[in-house]
Amino acid sequence: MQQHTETEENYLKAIYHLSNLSISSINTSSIATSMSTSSASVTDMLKKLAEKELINYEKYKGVKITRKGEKVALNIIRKHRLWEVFLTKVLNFDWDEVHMMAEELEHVSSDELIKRLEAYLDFPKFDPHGDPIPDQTGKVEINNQMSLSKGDSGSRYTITGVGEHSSAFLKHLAKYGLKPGITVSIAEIMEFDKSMLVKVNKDKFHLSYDVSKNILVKTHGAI
Amino acid sequence: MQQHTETEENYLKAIYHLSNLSISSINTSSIATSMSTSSASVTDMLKKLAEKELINYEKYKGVKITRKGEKVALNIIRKHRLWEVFLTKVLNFDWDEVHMMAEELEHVSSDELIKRLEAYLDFPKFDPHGDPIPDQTGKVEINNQMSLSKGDSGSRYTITGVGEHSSAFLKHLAKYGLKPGITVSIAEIMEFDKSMLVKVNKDKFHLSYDVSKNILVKTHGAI
DNA sequence: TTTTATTTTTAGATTTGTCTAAATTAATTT
DNA sequence: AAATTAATTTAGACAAATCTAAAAATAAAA
Repeated sequence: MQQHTETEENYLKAIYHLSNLSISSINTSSIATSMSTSSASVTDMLKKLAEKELINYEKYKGVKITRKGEKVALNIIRKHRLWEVFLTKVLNFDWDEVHMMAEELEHVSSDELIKRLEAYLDFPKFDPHGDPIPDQTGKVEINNQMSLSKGDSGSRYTITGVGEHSSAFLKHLAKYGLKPGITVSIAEIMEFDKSMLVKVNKDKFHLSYDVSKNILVKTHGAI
Repeated sequence: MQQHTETEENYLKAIYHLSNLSISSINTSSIATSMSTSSASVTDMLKKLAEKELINYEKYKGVKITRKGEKVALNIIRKHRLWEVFLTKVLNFDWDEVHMMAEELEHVSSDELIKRLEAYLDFPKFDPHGDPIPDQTGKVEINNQMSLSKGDSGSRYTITGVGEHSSAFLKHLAKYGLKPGITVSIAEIMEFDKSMLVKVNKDKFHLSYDVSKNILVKTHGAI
């Protein structure tokens, strides 16, 4: 079952995540950007992944992940998110410190180890960033989340997750007390730069478009 | 600090362990054997490790680990043993299942992660096989253990560890109920094949030389 | 002390994942 | 529809860790 290299796994994960952002097939350069590598390297890897039937790939036509590839990706994501829960809940790391560590741990842990870790953590459904944890068979709860940047002035939203997991971004959010579970209402949206004025409890502050874009929410009360 | 490749770390670990078995310097072929690789590969790696001042190496003259190399090796051993404690004590794996998993985890865990894991485990002093866990600075308790195969007929010994960590060997010991802490007395030693008849509680059984050689003990009651 | 055997090192090839630069294909613009 | 621009793929090279086979050095035996 552990038949793929760490690099192959990382490419699959990136392709899976990109697939969830757009309906169409994924192009070479978007993968290159998200992996911080060259398009030439991506092309090489795409051939290898296609050979293993983890993706459907036609030259110049882009990439679609197969069901088989998706299962591999979801298994890695499952490991990543369970380790994040372990690091925050058991070892008391902050939620902005755990991403890179989980990035390494996800590749070295066997399915059996993860099964036991999951039981030990009492079957958590979400990681510290609000992302759902796939089960053993690759089932994920699809949480109907949207970007806060697409919200309306005057409406209230509950944060369910983030679209960016870097420590820098999360530390920034932490400064405002923003994290999954928190309720935010949009007081005003600025036309010229898409920035917004938001209210959290009694506090009011300004969020740039780059920030609000990466805050994921559900409409307050609904679904 | 995490400046060495996984392979370099594994070589260092092997060299460190071999150094503890003999007083003289280590030769190329013993490293090759313990790493299951060719002498040619070992030579290549020795040059690289010498370049980094982790070992002293002179062509055809063998290898001695430096203080710097020893510190790196001890840090990896520390991680390995703490993960073994985690896997057995927290995730309830058997002591014969954890070696390979720890072999992977030892390379991906940062010093900070290990520090927290150690605290969470309440600062254990020994791993499930009876091996001492080095502290952050690389200090290890030297337990004056000897091989059971060097024991005398009629004497009693307490098992403190094993000289071989393969699942096959440990499962074999488990069949007889042999593990660290157990007291064994030697009833008889056979001249022709160095095998021995031992007594544990009321049970009496036969151990081949290959087995007794890899059981580490201290003389009962003493030290 | 030669000769023989063993150990160690070098030389050259292979695999994985990467790169840059050049060539090819697709998309846009005029 | 032709020309230009952008995206993608190929070609060739490189670094890490490995291999086999041959050469060199050391150790053992005659």
